[in-house]
Order: sequence, then structure tokens, then C-alpha cells
Amino acid sequence: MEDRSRRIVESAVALAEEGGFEAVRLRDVASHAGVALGTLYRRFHSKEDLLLAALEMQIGKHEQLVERRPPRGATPLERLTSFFQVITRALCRRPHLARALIRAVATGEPELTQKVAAFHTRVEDLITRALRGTDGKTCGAATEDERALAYTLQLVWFASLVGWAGGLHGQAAVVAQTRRAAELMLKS
Amino acid sequence: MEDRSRRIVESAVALAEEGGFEAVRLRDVASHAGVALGTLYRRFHSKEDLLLAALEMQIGKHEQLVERRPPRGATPLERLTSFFQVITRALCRRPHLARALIRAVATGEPELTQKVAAFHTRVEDLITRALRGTDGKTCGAATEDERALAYTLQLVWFASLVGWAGGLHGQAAVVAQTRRAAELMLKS
DNA sequence: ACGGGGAATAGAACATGTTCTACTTGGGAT
DNA sequence: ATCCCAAGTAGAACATGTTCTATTCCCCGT
Repeated sequence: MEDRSRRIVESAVALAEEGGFEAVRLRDVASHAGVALGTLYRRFHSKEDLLLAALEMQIGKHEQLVERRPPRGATPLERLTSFFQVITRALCRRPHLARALIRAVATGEPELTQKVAAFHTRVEDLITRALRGTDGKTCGAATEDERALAYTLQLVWFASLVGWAGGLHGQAAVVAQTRRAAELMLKS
Repeated sequence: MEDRSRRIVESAVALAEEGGFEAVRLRDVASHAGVALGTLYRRFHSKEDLLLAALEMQIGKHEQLVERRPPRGATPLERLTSFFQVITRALCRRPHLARALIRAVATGEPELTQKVAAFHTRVEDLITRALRGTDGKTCGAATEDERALAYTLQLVWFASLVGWAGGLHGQAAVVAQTRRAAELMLKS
């Protein structure tokens, strides 16, 4: 990403950390990034678009984290539980930012479909890796069942995060609900 | 609900059916309902609040529908599949309205927590009924497993609807993904 | 009948996302 | 070196959610 764009995104992240979605006032983002409002709009189509770019950066960090320290555990369930615990905690460590990003994903403007789909795919990939383990034993293509499981878990995690963002429950409940879903689907 | 409030909500629904979330301009809602903007704001705290009230009306209709014609099927999976197919189709029949309502639920302002929680609970109850069947055979309290299953399915359905609203996939995919999740969790 | 108070109204006012306009600038092709 | 143009800039302008004000209305208790 070009330097100016990066500065814009980082300014948005900084403001979101402070005060969440509403605190990301685009005038403030622009001036904080030392850029004109028009420039911001040349690079990002909307506020949600900007926040999705921020989300991509965050996801990238999580991917690196998982790369360095793959989820531990002897069984798929243990690895999945550990993975969701780590990623949920990392996300909720900066709650205002997390809420803003989740809201951007959930809002669902049709122009953002591509970016939202990319986000879901990347999360799904992370889940799949946790499910199969990263030791080279299981290298083949994912089975249909594995993909369905990963996809479903991604939906559960996402919906649970939306609930968290809306104040329905705490971060621990997100982890618990996702683990519960994994248990239910791995019982077979 | 008082008459004036009902007129307001119905106006919002009418506008949402036409052009979705953005078409629900509160000035238009107010004038369409023959009411001043201040009156609208006295009764609904925000646009999302208003749309959640509309959602409650819709849910009420679905509950009556399910009351009259409970989901058919010999097994829990069949009943759940049928239930989600019916409710998803009913919702997606008016896509603009559905997208607007889903967006209101997903946005997650903290003042709306109560209403959002009520929505989730009502959906969960419908799912539980489909799961257990409505013939008096299984009248006791729901088991812990039943509740976990219903809750998880509700999350999956909701997340899938959010994806649909964002253009990630079609209505059929919502039904398919939810059924898939039900299959995975009922295999045990 | 009368007075009071809560609710409704018309409309201005404000905040912020988004768009537009007029002007400037910097770097590459000729 | 000159020209050109895509990108940037400052700032106005516009749309709409939200709030505020001044006024009017209507119902209820006396």
C-alpha cells in the first residue's frame, strides 16, 4: 500500500481505538493524516471502505501471528478452541477499534462485497489451518466436510462478534459460543 | 402499539420495501405518516430503533405463521430445514426491506441491545420449536444440548443473512448453509 | 367552563458523510 | 526547458440523521 494511503488508514485506526466508529470522523482522519478530504475520498470510496482497509491490516497481523505460533493442541477441537481464544482476545483487546471494524463488515454495502468476501475467506483459511494442524501430516486438499465446518465456524464466530459489538454479551461468551459450536460439529 | 407509532413504522416499512435502508429518510417517513419529525423522534430514538420496531412486527407475523402451520417433517433435521426455508423465503421476498432490517440488527448501537436481544430470543424460540416438533410428545424443558443447538443455528442463520444482505451470496445459499450447519450438528 | 401541562408541530439549526469546484503542484514525455 | 495532466488541496456545498426552539393543541382534573 502506498505511503499516503497507509497514513490515512493508520489515522483511522488511531481514532477508532479512541472512540469507535463515530469517532472516525473523516475530516479528522484526513487532517490527522495530513491530507485533504478529497484525497481520502480518492482512495477510499466510503467510511466503511476505509475501515475495511484497516481490517485487512489487522487480519494480516493475525495471519503473521498464526504463522509464527500455530494453534497448539492434539485434537482439532483443542486447536480450534485455542485459535478462537487467541484471535478473539487479540481483537477485543482494543474494543472500540474492534467494534468499528465489525460494524464496517456487517453493514454490507454492495460495493464492498469483494473486500468483505476476502475477509471471510482469510478467516476461513485460518480456521481450516487450525482444524487440520500445521504439521505436514494432512497436506491434501481440504475435504468437503472440512470446508463446511470451517465455513460454519466462521459464521458462528462472526455472528457472535456482532453480538459482542452490540453489547449482547462479553468477549468470553464469544469464545464459549464458538467452542460450543465446534464441539457440536465435531462430535460425530 | 399506539396508532401514531404504528403509522410511523408502517411508513418506514413501505419506504424500505421500495429502496432499502437509505430510502428510509426520516423526514419522508414522518411526512408519509402525517407526523412531525419531532414526534417520530419522541417515539423512536434513532433510525435503527425505528427499523427494529419494524422488525418486531415482521417477526410477529412469522410467529403467527409458524403457529398456524408448524414446520412439517418426521425428523428434527427435516423440520429445521423446512423452517429455515420458509422463514428465509418469506424474508427475502421483500429484499430491500429485509436488507434494511438486517442492517439495523447488525449495526449494534448499545442503546438497542434490549431489542436486538429480544429478536434473537424470539428467533431462537422458533428454532427450538422446529427442532422439537410441536406435537405434545416432547413437552419438557429444552435440554442444554437443544438450547446450544438452537442458539448456534440462530447465529449461523443470522450471519448468513448478513452475507446475503451484503451481496456475498444468494438466498438459496442462506438456506443451504443453515441446513448444512444443522446436518453437521445433528450427525452425532 | 377553565387552567395547566404534556404532547404535537413547523421549522431552524447542527454534525458529519459525501460530492463538487477552482486552483496548485510535481513529475514525466517530448 | 517546456508542456501537460493526474493527483493533491482548500474549502464550499449538499444530504440526511439528530437536536433544539417557539408555538399551538388537546385532554384531564377541578
